[in-house]
Parts: sequence; C-alpha cells; structure tokens
Amino acid sequence: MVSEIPEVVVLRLPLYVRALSRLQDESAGVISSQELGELLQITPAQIRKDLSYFGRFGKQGKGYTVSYLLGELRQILGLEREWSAVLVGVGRLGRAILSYPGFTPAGFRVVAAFDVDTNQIGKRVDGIRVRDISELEDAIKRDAISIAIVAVPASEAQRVIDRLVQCGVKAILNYAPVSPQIPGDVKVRNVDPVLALQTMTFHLKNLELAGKRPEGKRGKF
Amino acid sequence: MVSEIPEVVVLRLPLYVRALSRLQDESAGVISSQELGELLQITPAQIRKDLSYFGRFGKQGKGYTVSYLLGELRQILGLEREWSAVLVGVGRLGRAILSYPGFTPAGFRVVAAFDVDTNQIGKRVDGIRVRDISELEDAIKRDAISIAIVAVPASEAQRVIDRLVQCGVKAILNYAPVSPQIPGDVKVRNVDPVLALQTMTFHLKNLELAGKRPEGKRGKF
DNA sequence: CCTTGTGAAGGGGTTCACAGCA
DNA sequence: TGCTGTGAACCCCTTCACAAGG
Repeated sequence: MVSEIPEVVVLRLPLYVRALSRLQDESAGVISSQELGELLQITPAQIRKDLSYFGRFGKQGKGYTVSYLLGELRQILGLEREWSAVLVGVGRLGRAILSYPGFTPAGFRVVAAFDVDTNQIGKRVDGIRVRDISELEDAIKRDAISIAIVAVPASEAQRVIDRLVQCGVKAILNYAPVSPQIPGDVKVRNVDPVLALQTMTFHLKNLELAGKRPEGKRGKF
Repeated sequence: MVSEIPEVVVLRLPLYVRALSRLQDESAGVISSQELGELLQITPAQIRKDLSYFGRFGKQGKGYTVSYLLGELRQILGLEREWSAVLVGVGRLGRAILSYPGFTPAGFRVVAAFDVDTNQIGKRVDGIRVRDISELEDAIKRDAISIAIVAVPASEAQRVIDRLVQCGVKAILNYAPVSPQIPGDVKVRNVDPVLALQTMTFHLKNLELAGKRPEGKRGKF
C-alpha cells in the first residue's frame, strides 16, 4: 500500500495540505478537484488520481470536505505528530533557520543545534543552546532523532551528512550547496536558491534571444 | 532548438555546473559521464542525453574536458553575465537573504530591496537601502530587472507577485509559503523548507510502520 | 446535473544498447 | 580499449473519458 506510490505524488501532497489549510482558515466547507486545481495550477485529474492512491475521500457530485481531506492528508504524511530535528551549523544561515518562525506551527521542532565554532558553542540562539558537534551522535541517539537540518559550509557537508546517516538519521534537509552521497533508505531534500535562480536564467536568456530575433515572434495572445 | 528542451533537463544543468565548478577547483582535467554520474547520483546515460540536447561536448574514449564543458553549460544557462534582482520583503527572512553570501559569487546581485514597514524603509541592510514598496514599479522598469525574490508574508505574496509580473519580471524566487498564480511566460521557483520536510515525514512515518510490523508486509495486492 | 474514482490511452522522460571514433 | 552520442525500447506519470452515484 505504501511502497508503490510515485515519489512525484508524495511531493504534491504537502501542496494539497497547504492549500487546504488555507481554505479551512477561510471556512471553506467543500472543494472540488477543479477548484483545488485552479488554486494550485494542477489538473483536476491529477489531483483525483493522486488522492486515489490513498483512498476515496470525495463525494460524487459535491467534491471534498476540506476539513476531512485535510485531516486524512495530514495523517498520510505523518503530520499529526510533532517531529524533532537537529540543526548542524549555526553560522549566519543556521541562525536564520533557527529563527525561522515557520517550522513550529507546522509541527517541526529544532531540539538541538551543533557547531564547531568555539565562539558559538554555549551561546543561545532563539532559545536553543549551541552544542559542540562532538556531542552530535549522543544527542541524536538519545532522543532517536530522525530529521537533521544541515547548514554547514559545502566543504564540510558530506562529512556531516555521513555522521548523521551513521547514527540513524533518515531525513536530511540540506542547505549546503552540494549533492550529497547517501544510502537509499535516507531521504534528502536540498534547498539551494542559487540553483533555483540558475534554472530560471536559462529561460530568461532564451526570452532575450527571442526578443532580439525579429522573425522569432511566437508568443502571441 | 531551445523550445523543445524538457524542463527536467534544465533543472539538472545547474547541478552539472556546480559539480564541474568543484572539479575545476580541484584541478580535474577530464571527467567521464560515469564519474560525474557517481558524484551526482545520476545515471551516465542521463547525463549524456541531457548534454546531447545542446551539442557534442565530449571526446570519445576520454570523457569531457571539465573546463570546456563548464564553460559551455554556463553559456547555455546564461551565467556568463551578471543578473540583477530585486528583493521584496525585508523582514527576518528578507534580511537573511540579503546577507546570504552565495548569490554574489554566482553572479546574482540584489540591487534593490523593498518593504512596507516604515521602520525598515530608509535603513541599510548589507549595503542595500530599503525602499518604500511604492517605488517598486519605477525601479524595476528603470533598470529592466527581470528577476525578483519574494520574501513577504503569505497573505501578501500573490499581490506582490501580481505587481512584479505586471511590470515585466519574468523570474521569481518565491520564499512565501503559497502556490502563486502566474502567467505561462513567467517562471517561479518556490523555496519552502516546510514542504520539503513534509515530503520526508511521509517516508519516515512509513519506515516506522514497517518497523512495527514484524512481517514487514509491504506492497500488498 | 455535477463531480468523483479509475481503467485505459497517451505522452514524455529514462534507460538501453550499440555504432562511431579517438 | 574506452567512452561518447543517439535512435529505439521501455517505463512511468499524466490525461482522458466515462461509469457510478449523490
């Protein structure tokens, strides 16, 4: 039931959760796949197919009850509990992550932060005491942490990730600009704004080229 | 030549650039698709196919000259020039973005920052003066900016994005936790660490379930 | 009538496998 | 021999289209 779900589907589920949460805040009662699709720029068929991997949540002729579908999806994604995470790297980026207010309401709690910088160690950042990275393994194992956030320099990232994997972390949110090597049972999501920008400059460049070619007029509305 | 390239391919090109840059720093001369694939966890065939959309960059029996391929890819992605961007939203997140040191070496320069908060306006953050958002349109048009970074609250994001699109911005790096509505000729990349975490909790939850079922009956039917 | 759920069809990206060539 | 470049096969995701049912 769980093993055959396409990864792309899993990537979309949080989008549904986010949209449904907003709809619930706006007291929306029922929504059709058509309407949800318009909000998310996803085809209605796509949404219905995605949901059908997990069950039948809708009412024919009506649509989906927002609160019910939201609850089911939160259940499916494991969001009905709180998740503890550790942060490695408390430099500028790491401190920004610690003070990011979006994690807590979503149920993610950073319970420990580590660094190698002796100037940082012992200090408190947003209520979290920065600990020496030598304590990393003990802390993770003691609390059976399965999520880590990596915000160390690129040169250190693979080493840190190896250590995290070694002590049982199964999910890594990686802010370092590297493509880490990890075993298949560990999930990594990379956050790299520069990569994101670079995928867009490709299109920008081609827009400009098109604009410079008088005969290359294609985009008409 | 340009319009038929799958978007997934464009998403991978920056990964190649990043890996090749590192290889160049390490004075690597030549690399095969096999080796590059191991670094990036991508199949060699995938890499060769991706590159073949743009030309023939390798040497049979040898592989790819790192510096040459890097230069070609940078050319393809439009990275041989500097790109100016504006930032909208200079709250905690926006300030962290302004002080992020990764943009400049990659050739991205934030040339203006805007906010609605009168306490912020006029102040300088990392050398950039914060301007009143009412100046947004003029500034973008004057300098023909095509990239914007959005770091405003979710409730404001769509409005801000509408304004950006309105005055000709074609690429948006969106840090707000929303799925924006945009016309087809504008590219958006969303950065949302919470969504990233939520896709991983799905797997974590299922790992735990599997662990709790002695027979580990996965893949029913 | 309206919208879901879903087999089936379709489309597009990945992988294969080998010709080509240094 | 070693590795690229690439048509073709393959596979998987998306979209279609309609039965089902409120």
